[in-house]
Amino acid sequence: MEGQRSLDQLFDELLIQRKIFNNKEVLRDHYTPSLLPHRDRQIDELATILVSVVKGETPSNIFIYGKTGTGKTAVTIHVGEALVRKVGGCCYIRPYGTKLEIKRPEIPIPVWFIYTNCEIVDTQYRLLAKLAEYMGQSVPLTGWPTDKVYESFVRALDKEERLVIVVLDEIDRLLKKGSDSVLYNLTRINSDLKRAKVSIIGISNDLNFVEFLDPRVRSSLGEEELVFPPYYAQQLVDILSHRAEEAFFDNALDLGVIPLCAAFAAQEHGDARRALDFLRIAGEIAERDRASRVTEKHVRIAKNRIEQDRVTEVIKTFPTQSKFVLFAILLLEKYNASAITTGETYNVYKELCRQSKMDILTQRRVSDIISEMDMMGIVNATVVSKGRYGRTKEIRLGVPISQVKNVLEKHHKIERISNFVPPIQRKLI
DNA sequence: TGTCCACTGGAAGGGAGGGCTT
DNA sequence: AAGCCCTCCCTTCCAGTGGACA
Repeated sequence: MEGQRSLDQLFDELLIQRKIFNNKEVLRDHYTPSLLPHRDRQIDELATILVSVVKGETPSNIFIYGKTGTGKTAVTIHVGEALVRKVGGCCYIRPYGTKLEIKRPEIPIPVWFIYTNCEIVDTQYRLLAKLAEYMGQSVPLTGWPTDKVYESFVRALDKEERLVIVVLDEIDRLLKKGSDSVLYNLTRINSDLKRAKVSIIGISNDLNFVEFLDPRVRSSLGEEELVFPPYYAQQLVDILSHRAEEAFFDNALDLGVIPLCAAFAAQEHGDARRALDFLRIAGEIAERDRASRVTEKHVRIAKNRIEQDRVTEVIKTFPTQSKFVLFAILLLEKYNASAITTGETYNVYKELCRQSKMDILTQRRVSDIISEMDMMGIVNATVVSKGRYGRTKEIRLGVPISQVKNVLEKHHKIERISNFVPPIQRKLI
């Protein structure tokens, strides 16, 4: 009898659980919704520029700015896909994924809409190889001279009459990797083509990116510019409400949940992607708690967890040398060094390497590693001048010391030296 | 006002590792 | 197998710098 009752309870609980998510996928990053609230103007503008395709003209190159999670990618894909459906042609939307082919014999020039994310395809060679692959030309991962890859891309592209719209998402990555010459080539590619035509849509969340471009690329890429402003809290509420209708069962959310997710995300420069993460994770936590509804408490837990997971994941993937540099900073912070500078970090780092019998990198390289960690938000490094005592970076951990410690000490080499005490000046207070 | 510190950060290049062509 | 090419991680070299101090 006892057993039967508990099984009964379990079923009750499991049934309650089902009352939270209806379709979780709707809240994920890669989901392109059918409706994009508060982006009508941008959709309009983009469609207006691209519509010249239908008239057989090459649309201008377009440059799209806006911070992360402002709908740049979603809008671009949305409009691109709709265009292909309307005009006929071919659509490659995801980096390695889905191809959509629409045949419309009455339209003479088909449109190819190709989406690439330059965070993944981040060098000149890889980008050209990827584009060539979309054109049905396979190129080895490495080995060919770049100009040969370019040529084979151009040849494959020019096989038939078509208009190819190449979307380069996170285009700033190419510049950071010093691969911007590919942009120069791509913006001038039409002069190498007889039958096909290419137009480029560059997407970036770095507003300063354009300043560092070759002026010729800048003027060509920026023929049309579109700006995506951040969403404010009320707009985020609309977006979340719209998605939540599909993602959750009725009454699965407390009233305050969506406004709280929106408010948190609005604090982080109106990032809709982040807002959706808050909502999804909060739902998952509620589900695991076997709660009947998602509450504000779940959202707060979700917010902390997202931040912690990000930090843990980033540190875990550091190479050993970067982990040692970070461990040196951690020790200096732990033992209250008066000010953590590059020089001081380097001294502790060297000692840690000696104890672990590791190769010691140069200070120049360590300085770069510190800058990289600063970019990722793991540490905060500011260049300060101490007058007569030189110029250096002043470094602080950007995340809780205990969290960094937990992740680092899982590394076997660091675990062995975890009791090391650095010889440093102590703070007076 | 000039000096000088402790670096910063750009540039060039080496070499290991991956993979291609001939 | 030899000769290339590309990428990544790193070193070496060095000009440049903000501001305390003499």
